Amino acid sequence: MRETPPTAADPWDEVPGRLRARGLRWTPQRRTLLAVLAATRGHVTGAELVERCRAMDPATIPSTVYRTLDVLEELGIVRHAHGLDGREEFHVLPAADHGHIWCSGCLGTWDVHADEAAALVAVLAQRRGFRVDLSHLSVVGLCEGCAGEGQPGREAQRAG
Amino acid sequence: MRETPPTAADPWDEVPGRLRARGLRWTPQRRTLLAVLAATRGHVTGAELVERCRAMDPATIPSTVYRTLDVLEELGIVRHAHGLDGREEFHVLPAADHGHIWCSGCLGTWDVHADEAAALVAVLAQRRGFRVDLSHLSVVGLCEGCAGEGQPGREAQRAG
DNA sequence: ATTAATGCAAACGGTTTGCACTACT
DNA sequence: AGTAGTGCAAACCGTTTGCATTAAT
Repeated sequence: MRETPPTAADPWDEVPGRLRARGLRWTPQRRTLLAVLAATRGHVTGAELVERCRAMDPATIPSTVYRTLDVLEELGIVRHAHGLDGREEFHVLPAADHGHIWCSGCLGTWDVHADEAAALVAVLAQRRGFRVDLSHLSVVGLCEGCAGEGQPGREAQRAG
Repeated sequence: MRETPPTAADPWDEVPGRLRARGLRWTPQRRTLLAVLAATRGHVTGAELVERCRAMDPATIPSTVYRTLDVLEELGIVRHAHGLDGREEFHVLPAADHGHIWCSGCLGTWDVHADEAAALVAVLAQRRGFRVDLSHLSVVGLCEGCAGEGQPGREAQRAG
């Protein structure tokens, strides 16, 4: 997952050009968000991104961040899914296509890799002609550690 | 498997007793919600349940509905997951254990049956000791009809 | 000069909470 | 009588929107 990017050495370097190619603009605020995204591994909530942007630039305004996320999603640079609590979870596209596992006991999360989901994807494609968006896949359950202990109820998901 | 049902013919008939057994109470408001749930197939959002209760009893108060849903979830009578837009999706337990497929193009939803997810469940169990909660599974992608047409972006999920 | 993007503030929508009151047991 | 549950209203939190202003092109 590290070699031979299509055009630029760092995919992030393309972004300003891609924006301008659409008549959109490259602003300091977008620069901040892109810097945050570039430093992000895995998934982040919208609110988290706002917070991290604010750390870089205290003048960050939420609406600007969300509006830019919309644009970036149209450009195919980020995608969003939903976490256990229903909040928006963004993740950066360049990463391999994968979904997420959520433990409703400890709230931990891990990636579901394409090969693990392959059978499900294949079955749904054959039986229903359904094309799974792996990046949006959320599998909830109990991790090995939590599976042993008591039944987690709704409250477990609210803790934290 | 036909004779002597554990306690009641209709599982809903047990509810008042199960509540009282815990020192909880059977109220008209809970009666309304249970009636709505009993008439519900598939999944419903919390807001939808509030609305349907209000149809039966215009005096319905949202907080009462949500509080009762919490109780019912503790009793194992409903479970919740999250839909495409992140809202709470409740569904009634007695139904077979299944997840949901969401088409991000047309916003349609279908069930993912246990056998379709079996391979995924097995892989995650073997490789990670993870116990999948099928009722919480959300698979997003494009249905057969939508897969042919143009790329759906974030906006497709906002439409409607 | 255009017009996309920003800042701000207010709205939104679903959900939650505090508290005094009601009513189930 | 005792206490779970209700109604109400206000708070909450993440996200969205309208609009006048700013700034990238």
